[in-house]
Formats: sequence, structure tokens, C-alpha cells
Amino acid sequence: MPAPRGHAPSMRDVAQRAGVSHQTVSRVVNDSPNIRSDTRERVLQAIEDLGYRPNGLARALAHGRSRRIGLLMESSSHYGPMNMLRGVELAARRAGYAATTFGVTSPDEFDEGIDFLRDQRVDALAIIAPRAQSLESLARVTLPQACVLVGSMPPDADGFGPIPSLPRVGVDQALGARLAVQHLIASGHRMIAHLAGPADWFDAQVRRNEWFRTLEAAGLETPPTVEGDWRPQSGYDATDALLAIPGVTAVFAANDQMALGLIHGLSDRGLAIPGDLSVVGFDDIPESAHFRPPLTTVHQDFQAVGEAAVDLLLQRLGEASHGSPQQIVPELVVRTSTAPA
Amino acid sequence: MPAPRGHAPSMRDVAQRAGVSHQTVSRVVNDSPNIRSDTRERVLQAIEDLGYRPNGLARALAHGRSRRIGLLMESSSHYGPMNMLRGVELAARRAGYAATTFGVTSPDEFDEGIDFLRDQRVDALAIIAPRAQSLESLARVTLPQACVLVGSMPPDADGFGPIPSLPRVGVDQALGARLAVQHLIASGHRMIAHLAGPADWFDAQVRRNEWFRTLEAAGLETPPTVEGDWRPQSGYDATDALLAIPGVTAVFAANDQMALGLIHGLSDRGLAIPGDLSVVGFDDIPESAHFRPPLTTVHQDFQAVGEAAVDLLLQRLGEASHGSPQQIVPELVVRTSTAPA
DNA sequence: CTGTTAGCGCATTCAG
DNA sequence: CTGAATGCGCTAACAG
Repeated sequence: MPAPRGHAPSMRDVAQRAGVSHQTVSRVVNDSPNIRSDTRERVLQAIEDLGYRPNGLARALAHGRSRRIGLLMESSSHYGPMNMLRGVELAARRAGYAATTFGVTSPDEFDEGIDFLRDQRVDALAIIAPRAQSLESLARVTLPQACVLVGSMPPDADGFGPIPSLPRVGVDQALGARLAVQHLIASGHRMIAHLAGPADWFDAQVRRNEWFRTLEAAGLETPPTVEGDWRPQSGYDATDALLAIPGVTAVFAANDQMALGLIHGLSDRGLAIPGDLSVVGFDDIPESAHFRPPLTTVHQDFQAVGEAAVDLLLQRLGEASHGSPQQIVPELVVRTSTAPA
Repeated sequence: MPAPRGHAPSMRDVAQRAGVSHQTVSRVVNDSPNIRSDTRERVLQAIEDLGYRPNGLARALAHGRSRRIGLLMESSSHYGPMNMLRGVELAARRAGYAATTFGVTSPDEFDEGIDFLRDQRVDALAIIAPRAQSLESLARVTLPQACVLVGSMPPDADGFGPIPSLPRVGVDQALGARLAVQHLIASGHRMIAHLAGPADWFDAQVRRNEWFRTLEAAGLETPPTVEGDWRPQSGYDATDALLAIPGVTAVFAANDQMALGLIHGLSDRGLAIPGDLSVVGFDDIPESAHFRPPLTTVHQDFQAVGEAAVDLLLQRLGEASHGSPQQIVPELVVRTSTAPA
């Protein structure tokens, strides 16, 4: 049990009790090699007695590194962002870093967030900015050296977005979309509609573009897309528009939630899935396996993305990295919401 | 545009450029009243020229307050905890505090988390510890003065859990469970089963207990519960056990995900909902409104919980608080997964 | 109204 | 192997 006397003990207190200078205490704490083992023992004992704990702030100020990474994110409650947040936080912690989060609810606040986190002297910055506006806002400020964009690749991934020098990690959205559409094509569908996400979201853009390209490459028609807002209700609301597409036999929904709403809408109209219409989702949220019917979808490992992001940051900081890939590979999960045409 | 010369400018640099002492700069930055306005202008100009930003670390070290709150949480990817995390973070930010998160994956790591965050010198601590083990772990360490338990009330809320002095904020789980069960009773159901959450989770305990008490109070039978793990699959797996209860016409599931799995299981067996069995969930996740059928459930506002937690913390820190209630009131959302017996 | 002098708790030179 | 200076960037007393 520690013995708190009024205030938290400092190095000085420990030094005094051990009969050494505070430098020596510092050396013991940072286990420097040049310490006589009995001195070390004495100091360790004093530390134990006093319940001493080093002050992270002071250490950071002196050492110049805070061992904290900042996490700037557009705080949506969507499945993807939340899980990437979690992935980043866990990975950071494993590397001995704390994660300080700054959630914004509007793209305008990104500037403020950058300033805030920089003032906090975070060593590195992970940014979850899933919409175009967010990135534009970012383009106007000077970013820290160690900085990574998490989970959002602008559609022209090889060309560059508005922030050329910013490295990115994320799931290969184009591949995911291709897997989904090709699965439908392979099942014999020839008129495949797309229930898109909000046009200002990068992931929505990429998924839509790849849906388009894949159909074109297969020589199939590309019907007009219907746009939702990621939420189930918007999928539900899109039902009629989707059904209005002549000859449609399958829909590629940009996420599972909208797919759910769509399935709901279809069944309300007495249509069977996949009998009358095949539906594919994207994300593989925990619920998808138990939709009625269980949803065929594209699985993406958000936590792995978070880890990869931290890994890249550590590398930038000169620490050992695990060499995670920057592109996480998504996987098609075939369940029963899709069937041959 | 700032003019970064090698390193980030300090107060001294600003002072020098403005021809004043760094103290004066400090006064301007913290807008102290006693400053001649032309001096202030000069300093402000220098700050602008240099792109100066105060160093949060140094400020915290000197001032004794870091303006950061620590968030210690059992990092599950469950809907509730994640959204409370978000609520806490947003509310903290609105109050000018940064939130530093420490996520643990096992209750054993709570001690470590406390130490970590305390070393980081957070001003206050919010703890999301939804399981019994977590709290036990917490009982062994000395907690900071400003500390709050978020979203998890031990079942004996009036009596006290293992940590007497720890204030708590959260949704009134007992009320939520009561609303759910009473709705079923009012619909004429007389044999109401419970698909419980993991027994070591507080919320699961409270919901189960209240289900039990409500049935007893109504003079109804209390069949054995079936325990799941919150996930949809466990609801699916519980189907047969639930159906084995003689005369069962309704099930109160401890969360929406398990309710979803159960609905899936029931429909696989050719049973109709609510025709053959009524199902009520808990949480009101975004998907629930579009389940087949749309799920009757208990809505709880996790974000409000986060806000209330921060509010209480601010109060403890001597800052103005909004006077949020400590108990958030849940609401029954009646949809179509329930019907008269 | 402003400058001077001290720290906050630690790390990083240097001596010895 | 250890201790004495010096500084990280800022705030908090006091002076004047």
C-alpha cells in the first residue's frame, strides 16, 4: 500500500528517502545500465515505500515526447469509424502510447482539432476523415510530421488526393466492391443495381465507382444508382426506386445497414430474398449473419486497419514496427441473401 | 501562414519579438485583465507572426491541471460501451477537456490502466466497467478524487457495490426491464421467458432480476432463464431451450442482438413473430427498427450517459455543471415483434 | 500595468 | 558509478 502524504511524491522525495540525488532516481526509473545494484535496490525500496509514480507530463516536457498519439476523427456512430477508433486505441496502447481522441461533428472543426491536439503535444496523429469535406479542411493546415489517414482512401488512390504527402492505411474498398459485384455476376445476374452511400464519403465513392467499372468490364448495363445515407431507413426508403429499374435481379448495397432496410422494404412488398432479388451488403457487421435471410456481404477488419495505422506511425517515430500492410484485404462472405438469377 | 523556424516557437520567442517579458505574453494568452491594450496588440501580433501556440504540457505541469480526463474502459465492441465512450469524449471536448482513452481487454488490466492514466496526470477519470470482475479489480487501488463509474450500476444500486465512494451515472436498467416485461404482461402474456446476458455483466444481472421481480409481482410463473453472450449467435443458439419452456408465448431478450438471433432461430423453425412468439429486445440499436419484424425494444440514450458522466466530473473539479441527472430514463419503443397473446 | 524571481518534475549534459 | 548544474515552457507569486 502506498503512503500518500498530502501530495503525490516526486523524484526528490524518493531521492531524499534513499539518500541519493534525484538523478540517480531518474536513472533507476529509466533503468540506465550504470547503477550499482545496491543503490538501485535502495532507490527501488524508497519508490515502493512512497508509492512513487513518475509524472508523465514532466517527463514529456523534458524529454520532448509525450508518448501519446492524437486521434482526430469525424465522430460518427457508424460501425466502421468506431471500430477503427478502437483498433487505433488498442494498438497504440500495446505500443505503450496513450491515445487522445478529439471527435468532431462537423468538417469545419477539423482545424480546431488539429490545433488542439498539437497543443497537447501528441507525438503523432491519426486521422479518421471519411468525407471529402474533412480532407479539404485538412489541406489548409500544416500537419505534424508523423501523421496518417486512417481508413479512407480517396477514389483516385494512385493519383493523389488534396494532401499529397499524407500516408494512408485502410481496407481495399475497390477490391471489396469488385468481389461483391463479381459474385453477383458469377451467379448469373445481368441487371445489378447499386444502393450507394452518401456521395461525399470516400468509401461510398470508391464502392460506387468500382461497381460501375466491374459491370462495364463485364459488358453489363449500369443502371442509375440510388443514394442512401448509410442508415437502415434510407435503404428502406430506396426500395421502390430500386424496384423501378427494369429487369433488376440483384442489388449491391454500399453497407449492411442499408441492405437491411432494403430487405425490410422488399419483404413489406411481398418479395422474397433471394428468390425475387439478391442482395449483397458491405461491412459484415455482427448482425449480418442473422438477418433474414443471412446477408452475403464483404467483411472488412477495421481493427486491423487501426493496428496498421499505429504501426505506420511508430515507424515514422523511429520505433520498431511490425511491418503491417497498408492495404487490408477484404473478404467476401457468402450467405443466403444471394442466389443464382 | 505561420513561419516555423526550425522548432515550435515558445513564449520567449514571442516575448522577444514583442519586446516584452514572457510573463506579459502569458497574461495575454490567458487574457488577464491588467494589460494595456496596445501592449496586448503588440503581443497578439507577435503571436500571429510566429504562429505561436501555447504548449499544453508545460502549461499543465505548471498549472497543476492537465485539462484532460481519462477514460478507462473495458474495450468491448458492444454497442453500449462504444457509444458511451463517444458520449464522454464529445461532452469532455465541449467542456474544453481532452479525453485520453485506455482500453483494456481483460479485467486484470484495470489496475494497469489506472496507473497509466494517473501517470498521465489526467484531472478526472471516467470508468466504463460493465462486468463484476472489473469492479473488483478497481476495489484494490486508490482512485483519483474526481472519478465516476459510467453506465454500470451494480444490481444493488441502493445498497453499495464494492466501491462505496464511487459515484455512478447510467441508464435506469431496472426501469427499462420493467417497461419491457410489463408491456408483455399488458399484452396478455402469461409465460414470459428471459434470454439473459452474461451473468457477470451488471446490466445483465439487473435486467434479469427485474424481469424476475416483475413477473413475481404480477403473480406469474418465472421460468428458468437461458443465458447468452450478447451476440446474435447466442440468441440463435438459445432458440430450442426457449421453445422448450411449456406454454411460452413471449421472450424478453436482454439485448437487441440476441433478440435478432432468436428471431432468426424461430423463423428457421417455421415459427411466426409475433404470431407464435412475441419478442422484446433492449438497447434499440439502429438496426432494430428494420428487423423482420421491427423489434419492440427499450431505448437507452448512451450519449446522454456520457454527457452526464462528464457533467458530474466537472462538478467534482469545481467547474460549472449543467446539472445532468445521474439516472437516464429509458423508453419503451413498441414495434411489431410483440402482439397480444 | 509590467518585469523579476521561483518553481512544476523530470532528463540531459557535464564533472568528478 | 554518481552528483551538480541547466533547461523543457509555462504559471505563480512578488516586486516595482
